[in-house]
Amino acid sequence: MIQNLNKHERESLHEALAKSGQKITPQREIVYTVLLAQRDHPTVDEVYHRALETMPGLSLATVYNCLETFVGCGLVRQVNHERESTRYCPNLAPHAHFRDESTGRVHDIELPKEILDQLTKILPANFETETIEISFQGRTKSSTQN
Amino acid sequence: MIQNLNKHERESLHEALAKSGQKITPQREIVYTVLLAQRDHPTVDEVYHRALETMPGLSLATVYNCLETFVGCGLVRQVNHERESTRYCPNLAPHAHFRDESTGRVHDIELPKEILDQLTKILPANFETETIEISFQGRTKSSTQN
DNA sequence: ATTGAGATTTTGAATCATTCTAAACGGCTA
DNA sequence: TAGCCGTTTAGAATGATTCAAAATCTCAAT
Ligand SMILES: [Mn+2]
Ligand SMILES: [Mn+2]
Ligand SMILES: [Zn+2]
Ligand SMILES: [Zn+2]
Repeated sequence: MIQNLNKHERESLHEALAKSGQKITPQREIVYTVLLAQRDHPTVDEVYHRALETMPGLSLATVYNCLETFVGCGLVRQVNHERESTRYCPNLAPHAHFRDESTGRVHDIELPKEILDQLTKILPANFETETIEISFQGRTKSSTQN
Repeated sequence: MIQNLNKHERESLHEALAKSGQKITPQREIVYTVLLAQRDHPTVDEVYHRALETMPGLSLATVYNCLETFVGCGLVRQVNHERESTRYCPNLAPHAHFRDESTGRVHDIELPKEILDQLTKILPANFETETIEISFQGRTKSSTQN
């Protein structure tokens, strides 16, 4: 069910790990593969269960470890909504998140650079931003449920 | 140390509770008073300890209950950053939050209506927004630490 | 003013995502 | 082959939040 990483994806992974002095392991490859295979912002537990199908002995703690490593490398972003379990997103482009309250699903929303620029302008002069998070919450209303 | 509610504030509280069919209690008045007294986005535990000084028998569960009630009424907003304890904010104007990583403090950032409008425009047509959360993360760099 | 139904508060236990600990493992180098 | 050091693993610990059940309070109706 889960495809392997393509050349470019494998390269991103290896490069990011190498850059921060960490090793390539089968667990890390599988966890990253799972994230890329289905970009639905899975929780740790969801990643864990998907990865188990490929690597039956994998432990939950390792999934926590791998994801934390990826976040540290800048390979993956954490996505939080309210007090729910943390979700993970391998989309590195600047984007916002829309969380559909009726399905629980989280969608990526492309974020024009223009808006990001405007946002940093509303801050007092001495506030230096490192990250900005924008999250929408609502419902999708089309008849053909996406 | 903690002032009482003024006429307007007491009215907001009573009105919001009445509107959603809930009762006025001393605990609710004190918790709301604590929130208005120091607008630093306290956690439940911080609210609890501040309120204890006025009402020694108060229980932590009640503080959770009161704050949940206020959020349900629309009197107060929850503010989440990463996986930290939830914080509470009685500022009902549309605003973003800036979290200073060096001090842990959370500041309100006024949010021009213009930007909110632009933000809703980046969503696909069938996405109906109920709430938007914008949070900055970074540091304040002035010599006179604010 | 009194009463009673229903809401609220309280205590302590339960939940559950996440983190921690310590032991086992694995690849690499000397 | 032996040692090094980062990684993985299982299980315990943590900590914010929620829950359950009994005691108490509030307020509308009398
Ligand atoms: Mn939030
Ligand atoms: Mn976040
Ligand atoms: Zn995303
Ligand atoms: Zn605020």
